[in-house]
Amino acid sequence: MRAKGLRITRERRLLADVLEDATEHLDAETVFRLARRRSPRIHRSTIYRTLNTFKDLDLIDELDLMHVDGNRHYYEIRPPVFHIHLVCTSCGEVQEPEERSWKEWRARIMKETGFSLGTARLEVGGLCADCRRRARRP
Amino acid sequence: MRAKGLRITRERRLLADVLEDATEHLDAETVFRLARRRSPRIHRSTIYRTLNTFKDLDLIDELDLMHVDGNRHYYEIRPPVFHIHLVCTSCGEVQEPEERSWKEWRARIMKETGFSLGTARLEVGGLCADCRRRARRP
DNA sequence: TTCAATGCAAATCCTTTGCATCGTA
DNA sequence: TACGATGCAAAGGATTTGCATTGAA
Repeated sequence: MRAKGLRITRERRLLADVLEDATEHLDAETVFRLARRRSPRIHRSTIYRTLNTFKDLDLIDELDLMHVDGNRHYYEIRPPVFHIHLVCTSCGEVQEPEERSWKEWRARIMKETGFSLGTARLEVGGLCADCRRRARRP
Repeated sequence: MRAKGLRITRERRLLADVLEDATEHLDAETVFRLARRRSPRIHRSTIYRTLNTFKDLDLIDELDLMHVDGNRHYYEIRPPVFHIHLVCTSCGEVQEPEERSWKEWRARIMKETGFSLGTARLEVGGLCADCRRRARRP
């Protein structure tokens, strides 16, 4: 961060903390609400600017989770390994199963297409076990 | 469509044609421009309403292609098989390599998580072969 | 004839931007 | 001290909505 002439401010530290502490995926508005609890003067535009900065630095990933909740974007600290977002289109639950075969898959796709692969985002819509049960007996 | 009490209108037919004829992924504004050529009085809100209707009926898929072009959404006629969108984050090219192992993958994930899987969207950002060459020799 | 769909305009939601001020390096 | 970041207000773009009218069944 310092390498690029960017400054480490109170707000950036704060937002990094909010994202670190999150136990689920947060949209910009939620990040704002959580940040405001710790520092009431923080402004929405700072949230958007900072999220964009973090994204440009590849520190976070931007998701949309199958648009289950409209067009909101969700953010998470860039995970060390590729992973999958399994979104229940009924209740909105998100699971993240492990993807064991990602490495081989990646190699094959690179060979087939000539692309060098960076960020990947796999979002799958479906019904979680609970919602399937509920659907059977309404 | 008729089964759900929905009507088959001139506009819906028109938009289905536009989507059928598309050779690349279209965003709402592009669908609007193409539709207006064939029927100048069609309104933007009809585009949005109809795209949502088609989406609800699982006739089309909504994509965002790694947000390469901001927050636009792209639409495509729901393809019969799972497929991958490989997006060049430099020039915006989109490739759609075949995914041979989708069936096994799907079965394993369903077993591991209890989800029943519906729509899947795998979007991978990277550099296409051309942009990699350009990056090497600026 | 009926009720869903359209066109239109206005509203809404999310996000970005210009500018004066603040504060990190 | 210098210049990057913030707060604020205002603009911007994409999408949705209320309502009168149109048109498919």
